[in-house]
Amino acid sequence: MIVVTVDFNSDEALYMQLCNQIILGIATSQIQEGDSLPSVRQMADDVGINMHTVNKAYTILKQEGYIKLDRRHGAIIAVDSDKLEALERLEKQLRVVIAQAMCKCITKDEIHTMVDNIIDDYIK
Amino acid sequence: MIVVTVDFNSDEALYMQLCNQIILGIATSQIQEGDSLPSVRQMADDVGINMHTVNKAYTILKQEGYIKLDRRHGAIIAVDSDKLEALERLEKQLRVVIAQAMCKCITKDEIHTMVDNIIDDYIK
DNA sequence: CTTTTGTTATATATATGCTATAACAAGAAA
DNA sequence: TTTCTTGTTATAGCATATATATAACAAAAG
Repeated sequence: MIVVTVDFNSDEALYMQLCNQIILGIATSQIQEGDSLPSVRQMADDVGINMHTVNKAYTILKQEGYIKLDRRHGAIIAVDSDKLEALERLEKQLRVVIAQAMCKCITKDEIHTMVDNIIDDYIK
Repeated sequence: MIVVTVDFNSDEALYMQLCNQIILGIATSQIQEGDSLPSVRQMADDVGINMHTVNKAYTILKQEGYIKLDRRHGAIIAVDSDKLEALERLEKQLRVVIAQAMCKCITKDEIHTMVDNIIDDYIK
């Protein structure tokens, strides 16, 4: 069972925090293909936020291909690997991040090392 | 002279588009240390947006250590390489991006290759 | 039949983004 | 000195985004 917590003082929107934590949960295998997430009402109750905020997060996760929503089985992890779209989104985000890094004199090697460390951390 | 354009239909805030494009300009050496940016009023006029939106972008760039604002010389590119803070910010952003990539079955090698291609593109 | 599910519809309050107009002190240029 | 431009601050208005509250619906499960 995945544990989701939110930071009400963060500048990041609550529904975005939910999305990112669930995606992180999938990447780290805390939750796997076929597992089901708590219902929108249950998750809202657990986290201490409104049902609609959870529903917004689930709807986005569905649109971006991380879960499937089914009236019978609730929200189920189902990652459709639309790799082309995922690669495009990845490049767009990396371009911003890498530009910032280069301005701050962070080297190519340092970036590669950080990528490796994060992946190892997730896989472990 | 750097040319900045904004997409009014983008879901990204105008001041964020400004920030990112200027950071991109620094990373690609379109503008260099010591160069000056157009005044907030001039930039606003060039791009076709309000002065305060530009001012917000400049203020953020100043806070994050990309430019210095001086009443005498306007906005001047001056990257203070607070590498520790930059590395922390980089890791935070990479963690989100890499989690998404791993969910979509994008491999470590694919990420490394993409990083290299982007850096080569910026340096060239 | 009752409960739970996702889903949709309103309504409200607050925050954010963007614009408009105005004013100020400090420095540059005449 | 006078004029102009600079960054900066203040205020106001408008649109959108975020989050909440309450309510209702059909579909499926118990």
